[in-house]
Amino acid sequence: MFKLSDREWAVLNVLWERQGAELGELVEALRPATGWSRNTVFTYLTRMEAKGLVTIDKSGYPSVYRPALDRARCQAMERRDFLDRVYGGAAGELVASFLREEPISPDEVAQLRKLLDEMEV
Amino acid sequence: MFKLSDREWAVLNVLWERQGAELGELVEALRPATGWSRNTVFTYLTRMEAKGLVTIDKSGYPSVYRPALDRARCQAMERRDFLDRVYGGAAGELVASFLREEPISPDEVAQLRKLLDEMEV
DNA sequence: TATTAAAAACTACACCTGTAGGAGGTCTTG
DNA sequence: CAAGACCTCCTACAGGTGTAGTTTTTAATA
Repeated sequence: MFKLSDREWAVLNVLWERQGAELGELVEALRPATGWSRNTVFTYLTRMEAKGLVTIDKSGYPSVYRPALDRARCQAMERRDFLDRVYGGAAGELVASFLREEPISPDEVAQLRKLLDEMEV
Repeated sequence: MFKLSDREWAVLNVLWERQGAELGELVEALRPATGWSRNTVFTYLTRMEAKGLVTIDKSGYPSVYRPALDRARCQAMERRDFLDRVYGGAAGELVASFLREEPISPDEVAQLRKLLDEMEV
């Protein structure tokens, strides 16, 4: 349907984290990772509203910006896209390469094992 | 460094699969999934050459188009990007959601279990 | 050798995206 | 109420991307 750019993900990640925010807050939260100017952030927000990615509540001052989409649903879309595009749909291979190449704590390993146990049934 | 677009992935996937191809072959391979015109594919190829994503061997006729990058390396970059962008770097969570939501065969589950066993040591 | 089919090269163009600058409104506080 | 600090809106612009049409070669074949 729609594909989020990485900038859009960055904005949405902050909004999801705190269930909406005012502009200044958002700019501060994004500054360390991005260094974007206030205007840049604002432009993203208005463009994202036009696309239905965020809602802008103008009833107060300043306005409050909120994510318009469910995080889990966006992750699911991106997951599918990534799986097909990069691994040709081979989920097993994909998971294996994350396990091998990306850092996962022993706790998490244990949890994943449990997950696998449940799946086997 | 450079980010591949999904069209570029599509082209490269075919090239990796068959270690290089001629234009017609490539167009045929891409047609079912994309419906791109021959010219579109050709434009992608030349642009991708300019970016160092494919090599064009013009010594014969027709030319042979080959991937200029290692598939595993591209996957690794994309993996990192995806992990950070969509899961904020939480690899355990990411793997869990693939296990839960994407289809994985029992064989693969068994293999993944073995992988986890090895990691635990 | 004239024809034709495929390939290569060149050109085009609109839309999206990243990235702001500037002008004008609003709220707070001395 | 005047000043300063934000906030909102409008505008801009370059570069990238999707998508191909047109023209020119090249090779194969009748």
